[in-house]
Amino acid sequence: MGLKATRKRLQRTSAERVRLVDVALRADVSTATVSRFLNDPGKVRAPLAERVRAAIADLGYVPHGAARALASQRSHTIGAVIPTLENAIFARGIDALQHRLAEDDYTLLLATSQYDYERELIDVQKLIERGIDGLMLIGEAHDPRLYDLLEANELPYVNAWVFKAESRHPCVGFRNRQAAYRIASYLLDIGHRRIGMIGGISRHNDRAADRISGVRQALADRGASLPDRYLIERPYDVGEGRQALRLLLDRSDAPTAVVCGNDVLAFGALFEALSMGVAVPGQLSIVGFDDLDLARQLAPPLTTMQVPSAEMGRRAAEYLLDRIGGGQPPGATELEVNLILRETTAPPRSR
Amino acid sequence: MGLKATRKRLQRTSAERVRLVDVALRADVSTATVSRFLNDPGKVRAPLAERVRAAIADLGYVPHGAARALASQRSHTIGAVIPTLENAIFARGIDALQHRLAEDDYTLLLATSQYDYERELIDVQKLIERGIDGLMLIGEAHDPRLYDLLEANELPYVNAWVFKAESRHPCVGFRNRQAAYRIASYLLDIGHRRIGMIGGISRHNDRAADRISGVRQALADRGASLPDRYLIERPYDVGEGRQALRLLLDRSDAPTAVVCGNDVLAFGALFEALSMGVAVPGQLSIVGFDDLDLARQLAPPLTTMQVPSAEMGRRAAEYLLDRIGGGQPPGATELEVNLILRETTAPPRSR
DNA sequence: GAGGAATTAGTAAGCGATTACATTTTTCCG
DNA sequence: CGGAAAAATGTAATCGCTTACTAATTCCTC
Repeated sequence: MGLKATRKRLQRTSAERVRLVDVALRADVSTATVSRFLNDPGKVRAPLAERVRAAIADLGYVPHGAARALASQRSHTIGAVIPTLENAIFARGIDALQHRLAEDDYTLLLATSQYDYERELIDVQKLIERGIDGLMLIGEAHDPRLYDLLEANELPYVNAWVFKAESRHPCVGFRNRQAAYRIASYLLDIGHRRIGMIGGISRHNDRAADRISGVRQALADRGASLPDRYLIERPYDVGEGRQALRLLLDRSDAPTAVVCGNDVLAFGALFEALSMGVAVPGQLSIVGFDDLDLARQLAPPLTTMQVPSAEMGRRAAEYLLDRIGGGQPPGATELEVNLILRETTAPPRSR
Repeated sequence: MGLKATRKRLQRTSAERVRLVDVALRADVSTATVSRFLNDPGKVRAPLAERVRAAIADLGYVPHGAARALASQRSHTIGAVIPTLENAIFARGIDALQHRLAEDDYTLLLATSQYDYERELIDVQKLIERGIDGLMLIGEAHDPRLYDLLEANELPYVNAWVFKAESRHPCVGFRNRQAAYRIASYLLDIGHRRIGMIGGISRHNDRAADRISGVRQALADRGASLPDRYLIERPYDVGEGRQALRLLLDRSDAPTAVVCGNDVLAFGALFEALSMGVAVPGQLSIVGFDDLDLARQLAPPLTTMQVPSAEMGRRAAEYLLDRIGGGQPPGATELEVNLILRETTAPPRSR
């Protein structure tokens, strides 16, 4: 009987898809057994399992993801919306996320929002339509409708690149504000008083805003301040960093140290200083943020805040996987950042 | 009647999913009409369309991607397997790919293979299971079983970052070999004879191999050559570039010019030369490949081969979209590269 | 080795859309 | 204004799998 059925299947034209039922027929078992073999091999005993395995191999069967997702109400797919891939640091985090997901047989759906809440919202909506089982976002500030969506769909999600203990949103990351505070404090410690900042565009970017606010706070706490003329917000781009530095230095009371919102801006600042003939760190100290590979290769190597990007990607994946599996992982996990002192910082030249 | 049904639906608990039939019931039309409204609005006339639109809005209906994919045998999803995201140049291509796809309502499924054919094969298999409608790969050299898989599934695919007119595989990119040939020719033109190369690891990377072979050919064509001791293959990493340059220069007959497999290696070579006190381009010329943003910001700015990464991403997307739509786009599209002459190259110091 | 619990396997009802085909409505012309 | 062609809408089968429920085995224990 099984044989006859098998014969019939064999007559299919090669173009036709091999379905689970074909496997079942050939192995002479029920579809349920094949399905179990696929999803929970422990549940089917050796002899049957072997027949199924062989049938799958013979037929070259490939499960149909959509059918599977529809029947099980689980897509084995995770979404991520990040501002951009151009920033190497997100790229690394995404890489780590993807690899951790792959270990558990999850696939990554990716979208980039270009630091635009509106696009982010649309992207998320589309990802939800695609049936993602979980979602990673960058930062904690998003369109409120985005959070509504997540809630309405009871979708596991996590905000990466930020840590806010008091937040009602799960997150995995570090305290941007505190990290920036630490940078400024360090500069104050070694004697700087006129400290400028080249920050990222803070609108639609809470990390950038937090970093600025951290520097401002540190200065305020020590009786200094961050006047408007010392703060320049620029897109993350080397050329922008160069221009910004020029603006900062083009005044009589130029700062003696500059905190940059990320390494890309810092690279620009450093290059510009060098090409203006400003000695770094002799006449000007520069600090970056991220610790890109390149930071330690430059001449002089860049002092910067090291950020655990791969770790965040991995942890984000683990958080989501755990949630999906029904777990109750800790809602907020804080990761360490490290101020890496290299050679772009020194006490200000004594006057 | 429609009313009664609606009532019934309204009793659902909020957690239950709103389905297409719910929309149909509320709008008092058939499910087919709602489906048509969603997929081809032109097919349903104003009054009904309006009712459907309203029903969707009222109910907050979100289509179920898996169900859709199962019924239509189309997932509206494209896969991409790239070696790594760490390389900024792929990141940019992927960004462009994704944006072009988004315009046509396609979502990107991403995997990274770490320059490993085996992983690439597995990734592709998984993507196929996920039901991708098309696939972008990097390079033309892949596990033969990978091509078998693509064929067996009749899956539209395209190899990016390479152009081979004679290939039976669709591609969108540039001629790596020829581009490298051009770099070496340029160096020969300005008088260099001892030309070294710091290439990427050529195993499992046909672009890296082609670039090496292009340089070798150029030298051979002009009566020079690329002896083994002048060729160093290294992973794409700044630190590796540094080490490699040191090896190259650590000999009495050191090359007067170095071609690098990509900009990252070139950055390393440049930094190392500078820190060794070797004047660039005075004593040593260096050429990169990719033209990363940073290349023109360095001091001295890097001479390098500009690669149209965003363009490749976009074209790859368009190729796939076209194929999926039943089109017969040209099987191979060649994009331009440009040798950008900056300040790391000059004629060799006359002896 | 009997009897009941625990495991393993099978049957068949969905999962939520799309779409071929049938039916109704509209449009167009003479 | 009648009737045929075209367009719009509806009915219901189908996509390929999972899983609740049921039936059959196997495993213990005494």
